[in-house]
Amino acid sequence: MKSDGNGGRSNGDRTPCRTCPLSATPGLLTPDETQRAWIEAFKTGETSFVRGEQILRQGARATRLYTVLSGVMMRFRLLEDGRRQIINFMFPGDLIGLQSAFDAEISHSVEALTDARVCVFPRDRFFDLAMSHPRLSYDITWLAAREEAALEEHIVALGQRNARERVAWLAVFLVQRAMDTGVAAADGVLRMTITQGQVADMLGLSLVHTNRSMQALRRAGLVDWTIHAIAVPDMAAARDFAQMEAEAPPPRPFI
Amino acid sequence: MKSDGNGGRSNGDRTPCRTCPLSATPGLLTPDETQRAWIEAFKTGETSFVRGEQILRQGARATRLYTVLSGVMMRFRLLEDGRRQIINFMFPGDLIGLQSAFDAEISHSVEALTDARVCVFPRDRFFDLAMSHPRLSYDITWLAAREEAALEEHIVALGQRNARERVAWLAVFLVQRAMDTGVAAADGVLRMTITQGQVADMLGLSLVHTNRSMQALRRAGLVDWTIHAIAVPDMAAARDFAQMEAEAPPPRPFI
DNA sequence: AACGCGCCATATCAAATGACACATCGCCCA
DNA sequence: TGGGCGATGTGTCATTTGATATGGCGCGTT
Repeated sequence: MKSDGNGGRSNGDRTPCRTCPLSATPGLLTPDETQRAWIEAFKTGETSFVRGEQILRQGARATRLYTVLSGVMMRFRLLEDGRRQIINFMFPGDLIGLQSAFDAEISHSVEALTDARVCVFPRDRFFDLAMSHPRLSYDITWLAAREEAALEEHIVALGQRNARERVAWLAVFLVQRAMDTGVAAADGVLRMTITQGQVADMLGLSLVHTNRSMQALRRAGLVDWTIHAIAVPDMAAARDFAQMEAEAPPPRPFI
Repeated sequence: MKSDGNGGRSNGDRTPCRTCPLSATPGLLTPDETQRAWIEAFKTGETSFVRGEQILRQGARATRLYTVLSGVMMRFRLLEDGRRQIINFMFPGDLIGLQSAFDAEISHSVEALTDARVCVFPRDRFFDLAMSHPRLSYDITWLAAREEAALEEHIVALGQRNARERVAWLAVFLVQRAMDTGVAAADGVLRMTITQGQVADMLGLSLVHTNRSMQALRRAGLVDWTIHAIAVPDMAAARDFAQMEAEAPPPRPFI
């Protein structure tokens, strides 16, 4: 075990891409063998993070890209006066730091919400990879477009929904995402430690009002959200309450 | 002139990419000659739209990609009960409809805010283009990452800023973007017709409160926003008020 | 000139949300 | 086992934001 300066611990274990554990996830589209060989060659190692550790720090110059192998992370922006906005949550298969492949400084931090493990790729070889392996490049563009769609949803939630709708929206979003990526069973319950303060910072609400909204949803039987788990007993009802379109997301590729 | 079913009018004029008018824009990074030849081959034509016409309609299956050649557009999402959230504004060089290259249905509509002209590309050849021309694919990924960063800014604005900060943020964002893309002169004034209702739907505020906030900013001398023009006499002061980081965006590539 | 229409401006009141204070609960740990 | 600590729950009040109504203004059309 050794620390690598960015936080997290690299260790000798390295999963071969050929036996990538993400392949078992129905919601993910596993690259074919040829592509996995390329990915294997691109990959420099793996790193583990414990809950609360930061993978990327806002304003830093990143030298790596990451793919979430297990666990959940969040990316967020801090304003000068201490306000924090959580931008999105990242689940297994998600690419972290694509922005840093193009920009000098990154505009957000990324922190582990649960203990997590990531694959590490060198940023300075990204351009060469894209030139020599267009199929992988295409999949990365796919991921970027999908991430853009997720942020679009977030903008709609913040701009048009009231507090209770936002909380219900986030609950459905997280549970669905977790089920798709194998983080939660298909029973509408996601066991994960999220504080009300984190929910508040994702939804642009005060902590107190977040608390009240959660309780209203609990009384209404729509969402039962504790610090340890999110339970959405009736996804359709919750979706309807939050004015979400029912969607069956197509399996997403990953690198 | 003939209509093409998606709204807008194609006409016989077609600018050769070799003499693309966007090349003259300092904020844009013109592809080299070889790439422009590829783009030329990919391009199927051009279409003009008048203010208010729709380029893409939410829920439809798009068959084309577009690049804004001149004018400004907005993309927005409609909820079932009529609420509208404007996601972003698109300036010359911006790619429209990348999402539709991957998804069956598009989640937003796109409408011309001013009279506008776009280059048209066939969606069904996008995959082949990406496979055979990795350099163009790389630039498209670059654009997607940049768009993602813009949506991130929007999320921060909606989640953490109050009404007046949001209006100031949007004014600075639009004026800066317009100056970078040659839509406005470098004098901090953007002459463009935007209604207060559109601003309200971008910022997640009511129309009345948007009006109040604009007037407060006008009285404070920070932003003078009329239906015909946005004037930001002191960009640094406005940025500071809205808690924005001063940024010099790198020139962006375009297709 | 008169009218209609879309948009801006303003007043008033209501509702949603935030701020602050404090009690409680669960959990870790000395 | 008791104390500290982080997190949730709740009461009260302040502030921000929304809803509704109304008037005015510019502009195009008849």
